[in-house]
Amino acid sequence: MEFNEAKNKFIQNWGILGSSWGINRTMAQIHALLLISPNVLSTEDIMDELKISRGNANMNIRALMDWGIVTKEYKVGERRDFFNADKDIWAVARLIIKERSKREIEPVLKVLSEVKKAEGNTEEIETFKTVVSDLESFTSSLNGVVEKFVKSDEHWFYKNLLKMVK
Amino acid sequence: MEFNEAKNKFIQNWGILGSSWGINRTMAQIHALLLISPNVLSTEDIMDELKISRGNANMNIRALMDWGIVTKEYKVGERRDFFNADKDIWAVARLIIKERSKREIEPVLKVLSEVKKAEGNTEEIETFKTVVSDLESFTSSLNGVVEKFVKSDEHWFYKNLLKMVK
DNA sequence: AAAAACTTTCATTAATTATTGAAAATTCAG
DNA sequence: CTGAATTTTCAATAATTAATGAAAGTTTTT
Repeated sequence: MEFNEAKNKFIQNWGILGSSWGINRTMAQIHALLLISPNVLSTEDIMDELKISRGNANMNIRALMDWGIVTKEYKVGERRDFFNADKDIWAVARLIIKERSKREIEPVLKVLSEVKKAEGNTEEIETFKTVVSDLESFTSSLNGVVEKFVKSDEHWFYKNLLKMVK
Repeated sequence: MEFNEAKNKFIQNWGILGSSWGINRTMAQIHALLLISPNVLSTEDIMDELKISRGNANMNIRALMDWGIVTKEYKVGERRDFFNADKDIWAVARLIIKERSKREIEPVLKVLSEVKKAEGNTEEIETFKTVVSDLESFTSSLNGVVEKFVKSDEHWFYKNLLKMVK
């Protein structure tokens, strides 16, 4: 396969994956582009490569920086900003999981702990409470694994993977 | 908290969570409603409770059945279909993970194995190949855990959780 | 076989989310 | 301070995705 074909295919598919994960397509594509670039890129470079507007580029680069997976770099004698993506896949995975957990798991736990205070003891209410409490215990377990993962390194993960599989 | 308030809050929030996971809001809400219903519900019941149209209800119920987390039930002497959601949270989690893995992890692995055949050995191409190969190994590890989880039971999960945390 | 009860489809419409691009703001060199 | 380079904002527009509801399709009953 010719390199440019491979590159485009990779960027496109990273975009598709992003959208099915609630991350917008352009944001995922910029990330993909930066991931495979040996050198840092300016906003213009990104606009040209992905054929997107300045505003779109700017907003999504910022979102990536908020997530902590892209950093701003300075070049001496250059006024423009350049951007770089962390190429350590484990570090990226940790940051993404951390961010999603903060946005998704934590609010769910909050809602579950609120709604489980529902008053009454009809069958309907009992069923409700059981489901909510099961969800709560599942979600906290998940949260436990996630927190552990976020603080871990690649080695920790593989060691545990091995334990799990055998 | 009054039961109806808790119930609505739960359904609404399940919907929000769904949308940030690429699952449409109504589908997640129908699932939430069925989860907390001690008895099976008809399409009309669902339409009334969630104030949605027949078409919308029908399409999303079908999607839930495709995912395997909702089943059709028959009542003697009743012509209408009734629906029920599996209340075992672990079973639900397994089905959801299985479905998402099929839709997301597998296609990614396919694309990665295709694009890693990129030809050439410039710095750009070398960087590309390294990133792709790192992603591939990460993704297969993930896939390994997921497959294990999908075949597992609650007990297996907790046992391993314990191993990981200590 | 016709009517009634119910389910499914799908073109239209609505709602949501993403993108553009020009204008405003900021930064920096001289 | 002034002006050029660059970044950021945001109202307008476009693209995408979801929801409606009436019509078509099924299945069951009489």
